[in-house]
Amino acid sequence: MHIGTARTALFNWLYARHCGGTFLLRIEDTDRERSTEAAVQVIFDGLAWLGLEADAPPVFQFARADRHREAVQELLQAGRAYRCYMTVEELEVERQKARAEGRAIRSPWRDREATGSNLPHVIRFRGPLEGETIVADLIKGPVRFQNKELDDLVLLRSDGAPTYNLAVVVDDHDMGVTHVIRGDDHLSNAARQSLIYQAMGWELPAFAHLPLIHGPDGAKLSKRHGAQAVGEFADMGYLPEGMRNYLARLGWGHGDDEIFSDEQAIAWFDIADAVSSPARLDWAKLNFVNGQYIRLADDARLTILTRQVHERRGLALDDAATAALTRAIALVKEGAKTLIELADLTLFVLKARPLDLDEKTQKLLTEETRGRLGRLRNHLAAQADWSVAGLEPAIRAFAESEGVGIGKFGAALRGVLSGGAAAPDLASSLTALTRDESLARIDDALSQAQQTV
RNA sequence: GGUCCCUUCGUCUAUCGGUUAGGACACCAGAUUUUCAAUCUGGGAAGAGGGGUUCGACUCCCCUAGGGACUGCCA
Repeated sequence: MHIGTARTALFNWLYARHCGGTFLLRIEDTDRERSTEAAVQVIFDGLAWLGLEADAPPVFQFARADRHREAVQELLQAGRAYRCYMTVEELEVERQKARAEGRAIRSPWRDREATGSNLPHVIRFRGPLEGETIVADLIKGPVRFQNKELDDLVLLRSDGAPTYNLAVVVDDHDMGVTHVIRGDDHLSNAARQSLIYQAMGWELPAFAHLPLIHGPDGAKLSKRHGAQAVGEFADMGYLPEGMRNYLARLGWGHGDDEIFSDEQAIAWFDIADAVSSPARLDWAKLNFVNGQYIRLADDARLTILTRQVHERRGLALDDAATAALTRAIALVKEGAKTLIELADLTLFVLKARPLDLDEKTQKLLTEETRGRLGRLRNHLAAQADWSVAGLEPAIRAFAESEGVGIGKFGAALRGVLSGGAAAPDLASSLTALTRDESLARIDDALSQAQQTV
């Protein structure tokens, strides 16, 4: 599920909620080869992850093929459709000619009486050759198309299967769709589809065509830009609510508001305010927005999500480790942009004792520093207030009593506590680890360093 | 090639004929800090170009340039 598709779904969802309407999901699976069960599942998963559940069970387009064929019969009888016996080879020749002459392709069968032949044929829509069709787009305003530029689209394939362009019109009508909010790439289809609505004598829905999302370089978003599928963003540690907020701001704005709740977005959103130019995906801003939501998220939920990241990396956590993880999350989540960063920043509490000392820390553990760490250890053992607020002044006072800056031995202590992994400030690291664990890690390191010497 | 869409700081956007063109991310500087991040303060940064319309255009119209979509018996 492309992130652009997700944004389109979000705008549909917001607008439906805003209007008190219904957000419908239809799986357009008329192309049987592409619509595998797995592909459809990806859509369901993507929407579920984003929290954009439809208000009614999904409609599968292919299952409605009989109804689509019924509509085609109506068009045939009304003279608004015809059988076209062009072979693919003939079509290709016509396509080349039409392109060279700068016109739409035309079938010679358009003006012939149906032969009743059993030869393979498709059924095409008989569109008007004169006049114009105006798509009253809610975002772009009126867009005019000359009818002669619009080719007669295929309604039924030679195997009798309905095409997308026919099926959407019939389904949208039958489902009572009032607003069609979709990607820019469908704008010209809107004109052709409008003609089918008219031929069927049906009322047109309102159309809104959203520009596509581009990569940071302005080109169409693709794999090489880092990610393009919703699942990839989930794997990269983004929160669904962060994604919703960021995506909402991509192609839509409400004054100076940047971080807002779903309720606010729903109250403010109007599809007419959607921006008509394409937007580029900006990783830095996505990270910032997601970071805001990590900060807002509650620790219990972050623990579950972060544990999943650790487990995906092959690190199983028991109850004690999970408790340590929660403590660490509370202390580091302010600085984390993604769940991946949160996992990295909390890894140090999950390390098994005794920790391997990294080279940098080993070098820092000079005889002088070892002595100092030993004395600090005793201070810590006697420290009454084992909180960040209590430990900070305690460490400071210790450094002062030793006549050194914290930096002098702080780096060594950090290394000893974290085993060289990323870790927050000293006081936070200490509280995340608990007193026993902290003291044990210092003891381990001191004896290890002794042996190395 | 044809048809259509788009064009405000590097990026996302506000403005809907009269503003010192606002905000956010990013960036730079300073403060803070045991490192990084975070946080706080300050700063630089924009109406693609050219014509009109108007007392007055970022806002309306035209042209040019650039970007994009469509041009399928795909959706």
